[in-house]
Amino acid sequence: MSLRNALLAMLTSQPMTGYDVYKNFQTSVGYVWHAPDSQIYPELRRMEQDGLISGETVPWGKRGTKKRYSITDAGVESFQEWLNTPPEYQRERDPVRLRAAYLEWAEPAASADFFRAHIEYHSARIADWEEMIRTLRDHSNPTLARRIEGKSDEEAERITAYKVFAYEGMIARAEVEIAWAEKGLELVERLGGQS
Amino acid sequence: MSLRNALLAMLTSQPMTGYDVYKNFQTSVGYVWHAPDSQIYPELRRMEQDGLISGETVPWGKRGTKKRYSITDAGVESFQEWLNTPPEYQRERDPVRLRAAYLEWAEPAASADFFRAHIEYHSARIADWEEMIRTLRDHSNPTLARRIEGKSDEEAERITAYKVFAYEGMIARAEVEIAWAEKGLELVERLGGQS
DNA sequence: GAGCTCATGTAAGAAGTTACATGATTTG
DNA sequence: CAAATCATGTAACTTCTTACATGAGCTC
Repeated sequence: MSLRNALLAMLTSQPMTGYDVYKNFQTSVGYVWHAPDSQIYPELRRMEQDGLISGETVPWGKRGTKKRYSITDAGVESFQEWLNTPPEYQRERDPVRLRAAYLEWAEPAASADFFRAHIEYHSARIADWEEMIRTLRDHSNPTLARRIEGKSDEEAERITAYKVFAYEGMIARAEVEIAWAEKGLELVERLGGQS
Repeated sequence: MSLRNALLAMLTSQPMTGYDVYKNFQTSVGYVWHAPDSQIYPELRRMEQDGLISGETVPWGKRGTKKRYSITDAGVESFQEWLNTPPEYQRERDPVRLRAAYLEWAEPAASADFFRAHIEYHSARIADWEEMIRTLRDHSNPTLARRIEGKSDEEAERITAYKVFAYEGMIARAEVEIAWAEKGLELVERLGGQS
């Protein structure tokens, strides 16, 4: 159900078309939740059927049209209900740790590449999230700007702070991944792999 | 494909029945990878068809039988190929961070409960993994004992070290989650939620 | 012999991935 | 006018979850 709530979260800032949502999933919100277009369009239709959002066909260019969805009161209620419900944790499923546990079967060079790739991946994510935090802090983020429009300074600060805090959590975790992978590189150098 | 590789990883230590695998997924290996029995039995059958493992029907009690699977040479090769291949990262999909980013819509009490649940969950996982590391370090872990049987001290140390290292990675990440959630509690206290 | 463990499934459905497909509009 | 962007899908498949189902063996 998180996809549905990610969509509701987005639509609390402003009405959007499926394509707008798709774009957001590739950048901003996509840094915490991603979904492909093949998942987005059908889900939006289902949500409209369930009354959580309402779609309005608006003209686009001369002949084209597009469908813009707005969150309904029932949608806001459903979103808040989700936020107020205790989280459910899924069982662990960590392919990276699974691999690491069996590196005695791997070639040392491949193991080193594996850790280097891990460091690179998480470094790139940190750069994304730091940039995101920057645009949140200086309010140059258009979605945030729309969101805090007409709100008091206190409210604007609160809205911003939670978003920054979420991305800070992502960064902190990625930093631990990098430190772990660096330890992994040392380990591989010291122990090697298959004999 | 990680389920398949988790199964191969397990079977590198010793032949096992589907039920043995299921048990392991509830404890030891289950702390990095989990799968329900409804996924395990069909996957083992598919792996046998693909020649990665071979099943042997052995008697169990007076009339009962069970099927014990052993990894084949092709299975070891496939497992090593996976270990030697660069990792693929899936797009982010983090329900906890998604929620955190929108806590201005939640009730402060529910937000605090959310962070407290997060701390509790990760504290429990740390306890599991620390216990796991203990049984690996003192070689009282039966699966590890089987795995290092007849191996040199150096090899035994290497095998153990990678497993300990993997669990240490899980612990490090969980500790960051706890620290983040503690910051979250402060934030909620300072900022509150919906007005 | 009751209750737990060992053993092995099926079935329905939700969630997510990958590939294929099409057409209008805007921009350089 | 070509290329990029906007717009919206379908189809097949894999993965995972949840629930239902059954029966033998072992232990107290």
